[in-house]
This record gives sequence, structure tokens and C-alpha cells, in this order.
Amino acid sequence: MKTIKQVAAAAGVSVATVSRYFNAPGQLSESTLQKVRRAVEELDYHPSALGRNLRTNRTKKILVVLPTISNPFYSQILTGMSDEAEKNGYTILACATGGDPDSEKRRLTMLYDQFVDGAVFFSTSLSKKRFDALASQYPVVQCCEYQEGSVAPAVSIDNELAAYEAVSYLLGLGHTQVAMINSDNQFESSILREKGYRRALADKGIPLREELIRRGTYGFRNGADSFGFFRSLKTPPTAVFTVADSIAVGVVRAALEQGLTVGKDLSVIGFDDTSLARVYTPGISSVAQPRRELGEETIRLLMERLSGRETAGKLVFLPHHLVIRDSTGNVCPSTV
Amino acid sequence: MKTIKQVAAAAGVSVATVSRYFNAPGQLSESTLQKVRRAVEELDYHPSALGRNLRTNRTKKILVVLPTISNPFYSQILTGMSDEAEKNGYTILACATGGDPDSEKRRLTMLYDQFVDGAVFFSTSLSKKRFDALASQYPVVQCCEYQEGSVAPAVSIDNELAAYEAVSYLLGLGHTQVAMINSDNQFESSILREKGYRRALADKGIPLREELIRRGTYGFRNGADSFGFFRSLKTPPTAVFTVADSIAVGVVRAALEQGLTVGKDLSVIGFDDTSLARVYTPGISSVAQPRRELGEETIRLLMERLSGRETAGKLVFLPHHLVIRDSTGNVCPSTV
DNA sequence: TTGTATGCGTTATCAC
DNA sequence: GTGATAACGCATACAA
Repeated sequence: MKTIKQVAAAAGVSVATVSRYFNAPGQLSESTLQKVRRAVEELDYHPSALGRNLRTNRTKKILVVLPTISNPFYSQILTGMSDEAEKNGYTILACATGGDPDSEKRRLTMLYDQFVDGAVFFSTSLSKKRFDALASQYPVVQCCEYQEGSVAPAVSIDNELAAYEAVSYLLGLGHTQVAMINSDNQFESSILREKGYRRALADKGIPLREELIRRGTYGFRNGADSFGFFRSLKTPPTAVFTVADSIAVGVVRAALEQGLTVGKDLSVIGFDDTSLARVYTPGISSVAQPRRELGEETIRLLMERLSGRETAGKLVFLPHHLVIRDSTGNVCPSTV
Repeated sequence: MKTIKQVAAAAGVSVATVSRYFNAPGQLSESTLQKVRRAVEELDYHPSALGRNLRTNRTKKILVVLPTISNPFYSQILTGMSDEAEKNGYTILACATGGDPDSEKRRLTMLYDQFVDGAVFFSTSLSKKRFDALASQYPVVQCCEYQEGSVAPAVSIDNELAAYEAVSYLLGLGHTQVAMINSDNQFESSILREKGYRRALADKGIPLREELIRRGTYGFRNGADSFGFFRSLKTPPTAVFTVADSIAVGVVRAALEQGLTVGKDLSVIGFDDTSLARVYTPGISSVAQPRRELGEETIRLLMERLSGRETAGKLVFLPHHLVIRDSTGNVCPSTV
């Protein structure tokens, strides 16, 4: 590896001048500029991040901690984050935890030991208290999830309203028996979406049936199993709202296997509007989040925080919308 | 931020001793250990990666450059990589390029400036020559793809054989008109898979129809469009082999929309055995790659290289297998 | 416009 | 078993 010293020697200038060549070229004379340029190219010199980071006390890197990389939902969010970060000279580094709390904790050391300047979290396995402590010491922003009353700033959609609108849409189609398949975690989004579901029913004066609320993983298995349970009821639901497209696919697939026509015998709405919902047959209606913007806004918030401005507890809500496809339709007379 | 100096002062020892507390605790006496432990905890001290990395000239981080994060195919590979890396004290950092060559080049600076100790590439937009130059200077390994005759070591399945087997399977079902939808990139995998397709036909003495080979993106759109084209032929294919599940889904969806029964009127085999192929209705047959093992083996190779052993040009092939689901069946009499 | 000199936080070498 | 100190590569304050 070449060092700044070798370049300086080769160019016949001081190390300070070589440093300026990279950090303040405007200060150098044209002739010096050329001398250094030649030496840099000849030696194929690249300033070491190790020395620079120590000296400047920053790395210009941002860590993004995700539960899993496999959800296509995250892809565009990361693109938005990456674009916004690059505008500010930062680079995004992604780490998947696989939902494992230990793995998440190990990733945190990158924040502790200053290997990165800040971090973005989606869901976290950290307790509210611990996450709060983290956020009060390190530049941390949350995306798509947030802890009520936390000092950590966050960017999200209005999950309660989104669920309310999705369920209301189903009710508007004439459905009276609308089920919900939620996640069994304690994420704020899960809680809020269930709240929205309950409020939608209440607003239409439809009695809540607790057995129509199922909780499980984000896997499509959960959808299939829940559907099986629903069919075992004396009055099965004619519509299902799920908190993830993958769950919705499970429901749809199970329904198709039972010979039902989805969009007629059964209506289904998923969440996140992933490619899965778009390409499935039938196409699955879903609640779309502004992914790219969520990512961009999250990084903007982090940049604010990094530049010293006060962002404690700041919450940014972005608009969602319902995408209607083939999996939703008027309540079918035969099932009423 | 606390420094080692502050901890040393608080504990009443030298900085060297504090350093030993973290790096060689065995050398310290029990009483010193306790003193330092107390100080570390009291100050909530975390050794700075900035200082350590400069001093040791390594970061114990590995960069993984992926085209996109949205393909669930990568998820398990990354898990395998992460597990194997952690065994060796390394951390995996993922960066998506979105297939953008400029983005990929910007990521390379992390390698050049030693922000990471090594890197893993999947496909790359770098020319063979440039990638070779990179690999000869930096610890780089390729996963799932490789450049014929490159110094960069690589881990992959035998793509030619995998395609050969998939197509042979279709031929074995009685199909004689078997199409292939390939990617339009110049990746080795695309070339090899097409080779396997051609060899399978040749082995069965079936004449090759060039119009049955389509090339496009990995998107499901490509599948749908290609299917449309196939239907416009005087003798459309009765089976299609695609180099990605997403493409296969496009084919299946378009076929369903035309009223065809997939698995009967049309057989389809995808590639990568992603969750998409598993959850689609009908389930889509696919060529499965040993994802976790691909990831693990890739990191093993990189570790070898990092520990100074010679790995130039080393190629590791892992076994694949064909997963049969509902999208493949005997050739349908009505379509012969 | 350019050079000299210092220090960032750590590890490692060499004493003791 | 422990301490003093040099060195890692760079950016920057200060001098010239």
C-alpha cells in the first residue's frame, strides 16, 4: 500500500500538499497540482481511510440494520437512503440481523466503536429503554417503525390510518365479516394497524369478533394456516386484511386450493405493495408505502442529527395509499 | 467519546494495560483485571475502531457488493456469508449497486482505501481485464458468477450442467418444443446456461430453433412478453426454461391469463428456487442452488486469501438440484 | 502557495 | 505482570 509520504516524495512536495490535493485542491498552484497528480497516478495512490478516519474522527458511513434482506419491501427504501446519503457524501452499509437479538447487538458495536457515524433501524429487538439510551448517545433514526415517546427520531406512514382505510374499503364493498391477520410481534406498526382495524369496524357499527384476529409471523404459512382456521368457523370471514403481502399470498393460495375465487368468494388486502402482490395471480390489493421517500426522509433526519441540530423525538409521517387489484371485490351474494 | 487514556487514568493503570484488558486479558493479574473492568464499565468505554484499525492496518470487515437487495435469492447466501465470517471475527457489510456501474465503482473505494479488508462480488459491470486487475491487488472473491480464466477465485454451481438437466427433464416429459428465456447480459452464468440448453437439445437430436431463445431482463415482464412472442409462432413451445424464477412467474402469469393450464398445456422451469417459486399458484419448478453453502464457501475462500494463501484462479463448484412442483408435466396431447 | 510539526486512539515493542 | 513510548496515515494549525 502506498502512503501519502511516498507520493509526497515522488512529487517532490510535502505531505501537507498531497493532502491538500485531495481536500483543498483550490489552494494549490496549477504546477503543483500537476506534479501531485502525476505522482498519484503513477503510484496508484488512494488515501487511506484508516488514517483519515482517525484524524477527522468520522467515517462518512451509515449503518442500516435490517431484520432481513429478503423482503423486497426494503430494496427501494435502501435505494432512497443510498441516494440521499450520497448527496451528502455518505455511504450506506447494510447489515441483516435475521431477527436475532444477539446479531443485532453485535452490529451495534460498529456504532459504539465509531466505525460508522450513525445508524438506521427498522424494527429492533432492543427494549424501549435500551433503544432510547442508544438514541440519546448516538445518531440513530428509525424507519417505518417507532417507539412512542422515544428520543429517537423516526419516519413512518400513519399505520393506524392505513389499516383503517384498508378495512373501511372492504366494508364499503359490503363485507361485514372482515378478518385481520396481524404479526405476533410487539412492533408499534402491528399495534397501530390493529387499532385501525378495530376503529374501522366500530365506525360502521360492526361488532368485533376476536376470533377474526389472528397473529403470527410474516411468512405466507401464517396466511395459509389462518385461512384454514377461518374456514373452520361457523361464519367465516368474506374478507381478510393482512399486515404483509407474504401473509396475503398465503391466504390467497390456500383459498385457491379450496376452489374459492379470490376477489369474489373472498377478498384480500395485503400490506407494503411488494412485487409479490403485483405479480401474483390474481393480483393482490395492498397498502402501498412511499418506499423511496421513506428512505430519503430517514437519511435527511439522520443528516440533521449528524450536523448537530436537535431532532430528539421528531416524527415524520409520509402518505400511504391503497392499491386495488383483483383480490378485492363486492361481497359475493352466495357467501352472505 | 471516552478514550483509552481516560480509562487508564480512572483505573490507575497505563494505557498498555487497558489495551491488554481487551486484547490479551490472560496476561493481566486478577486485581488489575478488576480495576480495569470497573473503569471500563463506569465510563462505558468502547475501544475506538478508528485508532485500532489504523494501528493494526485491518478493519475485520468484508464488503459484499450485490446488484440488488430485492432478490430473495441473495438473502440466504448472505446469511451463510455472515455466519462464516463471524466465525473468523469478521463482519459482512452489504452494498447494493442497483446494477449501476458508477455505483459499483464508488463502492470499490472502500476496498482501495482499506475501509474493508476484502470484498465479495456477484455479477460485476467491470470488464474482465479490470476485474482481474482488481483481484490481483485486493482480496476479492466472486460468488455465483466467475470470469473464465480470471485470477479472482470464485464459488458457483455448474451452470451448464444445471441448465442441461433442467432442459433434459422437460424433454424427458415428452416435450420437443422447449424454449429458453435467458438474460441479455453477458454474465458467465447466462452463457453457460444457454450452452447447457443447446447441449440438452442436441443430445436428444432435437433441432434447435433460434426463435425459441429469448433474452431480456430478470424481470417478470420479460417472461410475460416472451410468452406473448412464443404464442405468436406457428408452433409455439410447450415448455419453457427460464434463468430466473421472476421470469418464470411472468410466463406462468401470462399463460394463466390466456386460459392455459400450467403444468399441462405449458410446462415451466425457473431458476434459483426462490420463495416466489414456492408460493406461487401453481408452484413453479426450479433449479435450486445451495445458497447457504455458496455463501459459506465464498467467505472461506476469502479467508484463505486474507491469510496469505494462494487462491488465484481457484474455482469451487457446489451441487445444485432440480425442484419439481406443479408447473411441469407430461406433454399435453392436445398441444402436440 | 507551501512546508513543518502535532496529534487523532490504538497496538506493539521493549524495558523493567 | 506492567509501564513508557513509538508508530500507524492522515489533516490541519501555524509559520513562512
